[in-house]
Amino acid sequence: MSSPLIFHIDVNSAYLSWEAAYRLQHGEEIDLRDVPSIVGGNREKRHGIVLAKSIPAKDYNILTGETIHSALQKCPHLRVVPPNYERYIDASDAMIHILREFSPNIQRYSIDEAFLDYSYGDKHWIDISYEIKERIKADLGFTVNIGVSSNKLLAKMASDFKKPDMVHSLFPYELQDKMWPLPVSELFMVGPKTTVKLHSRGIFTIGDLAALSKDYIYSWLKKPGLLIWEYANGIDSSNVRNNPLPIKSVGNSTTTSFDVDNQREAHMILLALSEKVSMRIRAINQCAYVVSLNIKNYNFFSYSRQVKLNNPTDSTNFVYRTAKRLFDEMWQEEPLRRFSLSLSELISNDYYQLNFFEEDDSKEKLLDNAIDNIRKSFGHKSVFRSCFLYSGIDPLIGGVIMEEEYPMMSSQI
DNA sequence: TCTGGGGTCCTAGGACCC
DNA sequence: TCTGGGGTCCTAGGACCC
Repeated sequence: MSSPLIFHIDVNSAYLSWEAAYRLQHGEEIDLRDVPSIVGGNREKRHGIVLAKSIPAKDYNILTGETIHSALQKCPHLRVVPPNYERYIDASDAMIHILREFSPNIQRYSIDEAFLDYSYGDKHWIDISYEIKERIKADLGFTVNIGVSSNKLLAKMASDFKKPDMVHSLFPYELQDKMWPLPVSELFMVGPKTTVKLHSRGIFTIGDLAALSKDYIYSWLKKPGLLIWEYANGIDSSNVRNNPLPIKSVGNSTTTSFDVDNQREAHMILLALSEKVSMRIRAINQCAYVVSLNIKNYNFFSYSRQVKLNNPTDSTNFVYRTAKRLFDEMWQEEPLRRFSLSLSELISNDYYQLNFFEEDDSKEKLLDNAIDNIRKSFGHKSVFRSCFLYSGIDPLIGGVIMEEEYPMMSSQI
């Protein structure tokens, strides 16, 4: 019985690296990674934030998530390129394919991160991690950081050390030297709010947090406090899970290119979101008990309403009617910039259909299924409701292509 | 033309029941 | 006249991650 050996593979500046690699392979002269550059959203659509930055851009203090406007003020000659998600999914898939050659036990954690369990491997971790890193670089044209440890949390922390194109270990005996001196904000699951709280009580490094008593942190910050205290002490017993956890919710949202101030347009956006979110839930053979709507106004203030249904649904029309009802109940009539519709408390569609097959919505099921099939064969825009014609509003809103692959993480990694 | 979109988990308070 | 306590369900909001 060997002790666990976990790798965390993290693509360096993922979207930007993938964009750079793709462009080089297609004849572009300059490498985006060598100049101040970012992948950023469309400013005219009010999606203008930094999604990924090159290392030269980082030297201008440009931050992921800040507005492109602000990034350009920091660096006027910044190169800004739009995202191409399909390419990134391809690059991510290709990387996972390579990783599978090294271990059967891979956990895809996000589009650009994966855990690999090498506990049963026969080579030394140094050799194998460099082999993986070089293989990805040679075959796919982008670099990764690899963190190595005896659990996932420490492997993930290690991959975040110096970048790019590096391998780092962080075994338990190295905690004191390599992790405890770091600012507490760098610990996984310690975000801006918690950082301020910790600072207010004199906790500035991960080591400071690790040294607190378990009772003290629990009585102060409850479960999340206990979790970060364990992480600060290098404690994490989660497994590298080869199979994704069941999906718990499916949602789509959109920031509109202009503020929406009338009910008619708001309803159309809700319909477009209902189409997408219901289609997705049908694609994974689930029905939902809960429909939630969240709206954000011109002032960036957001609020939400949800309702638990008596019978779970996967019907576009039913989801739409419910969303409309929630909207009409909550909207304060102020201009809105974002709409977010989500379905949760999911249950298997088969089970539901077997047990509750009902006359009144069976026609809608048939219609939904027919439309799903047409869209599958002829494209998402092949059928849409006539109210969207000439409306300037897309008949389907929202993304997410790969349903099964990597449901998001949680506090559990 | 300044601030995206997709998730998971936790907590607090009120309703309701025994 | 005064005012239990435990449990569950539901909703709204917030924190975090990539």
